[in-house]
Amino acid sequence: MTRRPTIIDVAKAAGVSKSTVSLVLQASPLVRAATREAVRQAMADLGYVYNRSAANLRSPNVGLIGLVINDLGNPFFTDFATAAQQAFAEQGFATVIANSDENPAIQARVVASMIEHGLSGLVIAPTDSGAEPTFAALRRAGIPTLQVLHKADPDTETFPFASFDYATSGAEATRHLIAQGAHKIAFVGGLKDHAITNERMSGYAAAMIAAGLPRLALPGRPNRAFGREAATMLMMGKRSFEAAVCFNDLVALGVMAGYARAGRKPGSEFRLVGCDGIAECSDGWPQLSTQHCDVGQFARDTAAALLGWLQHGIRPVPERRAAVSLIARASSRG
Amino acid sequence: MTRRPTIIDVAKAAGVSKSTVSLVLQASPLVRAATREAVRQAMADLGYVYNRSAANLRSPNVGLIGLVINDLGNPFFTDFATAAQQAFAEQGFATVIANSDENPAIQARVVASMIEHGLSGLVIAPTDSGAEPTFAALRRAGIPTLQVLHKADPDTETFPFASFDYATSGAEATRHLIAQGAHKIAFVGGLKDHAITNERMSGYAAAMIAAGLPRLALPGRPNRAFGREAATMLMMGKRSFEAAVCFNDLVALGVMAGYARAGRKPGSEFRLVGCDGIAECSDGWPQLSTQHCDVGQFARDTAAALLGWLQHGIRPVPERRAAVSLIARASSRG
DNA sequence: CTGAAAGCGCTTACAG
DNA sequence: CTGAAAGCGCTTACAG
Repeated sequence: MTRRPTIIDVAKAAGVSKSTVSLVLQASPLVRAATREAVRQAMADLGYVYNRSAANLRSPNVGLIGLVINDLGNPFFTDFATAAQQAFAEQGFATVIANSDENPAIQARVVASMIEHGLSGLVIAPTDSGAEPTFAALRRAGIPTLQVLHKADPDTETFPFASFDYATSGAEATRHLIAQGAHKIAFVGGLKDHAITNERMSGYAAAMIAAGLPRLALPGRPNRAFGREAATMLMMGKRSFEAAVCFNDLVALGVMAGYARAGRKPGSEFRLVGCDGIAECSDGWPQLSTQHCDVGQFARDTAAALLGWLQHGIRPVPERRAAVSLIARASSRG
Repeated sequence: MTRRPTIIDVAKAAGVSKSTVSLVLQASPLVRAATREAVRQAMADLGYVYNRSAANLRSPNVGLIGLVINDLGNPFFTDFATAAQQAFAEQGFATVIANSDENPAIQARVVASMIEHGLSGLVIAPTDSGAEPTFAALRRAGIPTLQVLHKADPDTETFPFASFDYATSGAEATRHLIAQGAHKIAFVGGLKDHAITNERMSGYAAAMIAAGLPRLALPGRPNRAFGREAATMLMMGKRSFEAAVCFNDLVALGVMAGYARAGRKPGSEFRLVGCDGIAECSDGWPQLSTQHCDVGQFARDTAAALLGWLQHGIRPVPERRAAVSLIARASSRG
């Protein structure tokens, strides 16, 4: 395999100096149109490929954004990643996505690798625990970083935080179920003692206390499989439940499947509300009520905040909470 | 923000030359243990961050793998990405993931960006059409690239191809439905004239012809929403269908939801087989029969093939087909 | 508008 | 085992 052509080769072919080629590469207005055309032609002829490593060495303005997600198996996060990537692309920034899979060691490794490659900025949905080394590295490297959904580092001046107002929506969902006549209402799913679980559960707890109703939490992994298991427990015994507020839509869909399996259709006899607002809420049957988060808008706002920081030095507000809206569908109205 | 320390700073602090620091960075056995320790300590004290751009400039051995996926919304692809990333990480390679979302322009842009950053190798699940510029750029850059699932470039000597044997499994699924007594069997989902659609449909067609049964295809987007729509059509009219082979599991799950909505439970009266083998096949109810692809193993095999190429110069076989196994569950057995 | 020169932070032979 | 020197492919002032 032959050596890749450099700007010197291009300069020679186009009969200009390499500075001029560099200027063309940066779309500088200083270069005459005819010259630019000649350089472009030479690049095409030679099959020139820009070497960003070399460029970064001189001016570390990479135009590269990192996106670290903790659960790529959840449609909520893939929707977030897709929308954010698109928003960055519109401003000429490339996005690299990595999945930590809730594993702090993987998270530390991918972030370290991203730092070495020289990121312009980073958006991270951190693992619930063990994120300290990752944020220490980010702090050392001075990479503008936004934390979303889970506040792993309390220093939101350095690492601005954005999430949804899950507390309010959880209370609203719970009151909705109570209004439908349910009294025995469980909170299902979410890993025990995880910050996001506590946050999403807090609204449920407040609403139940306000109504003088007993609370019960069934913590578990935030996926369908756990939801199915949980359904068995919800149906068990004499004190069978009438409704559930679920940690997320995946859990709710799993609970729904568990009930279906037992020949019971969620709706009038068992009412269910999820959280996130993934597409499958309305793609399944019965359709799932949910605490709907506009993830597309959230991703665009997050991207805009990071870009404003990078491009204009406008530091994002330390803490932002997007509104969540309750969408009541067949699963909670019978 | 102060200047990031370089190996020269580290060398000064540790009282050695910068060559020695470089050797330590590369874990070279040439450096005495005590010296290495001193250098490590100096790096920790200074908060040194390795600058990979500078390193790449001298030796373009980046240890970075690109992964370009055409539909991050499909669990099949997120499973693939997660498993591949893990396999690469075990060999010390970092993975960056990008989502082309079936958009050739986005695909070209993310691949161009990856090439500029200097990839060691690339795995791409190409868009169905418009991938020519992307492969032309890859060819020019000389990046070892594996195509998976869709053969966008016929030159498999340059771009080895790996996929599943969908033709065989489609025929098997169809014969299974016929054996259950179904005669009016449709093929549902998959974008019309797309290569993957034709491939997955070919087994269905062959089996139906062999059995002397009439064929009917209902092409459409490979997601749940289309499956739901399709269900309406399948139930319509007098010639209502008895079974369907679906393009993938998402479509099948959508069809299932569509039937459920009409108060009809798939199983004995309507039999359904999906394709891919995503987790939701067994997380829902009734459980979905599927043409199961071992995506984890496929991802590991693909990673191993690329790593063998990069590390030992062993060029992968031009074309590889992984076996697909039929898993018959409640959705097709009643 | 264009060119000559210095330098970004590393790695790589080459001496010692 | 360790050090001095050259050079990777760009960008950035600085002249002209």
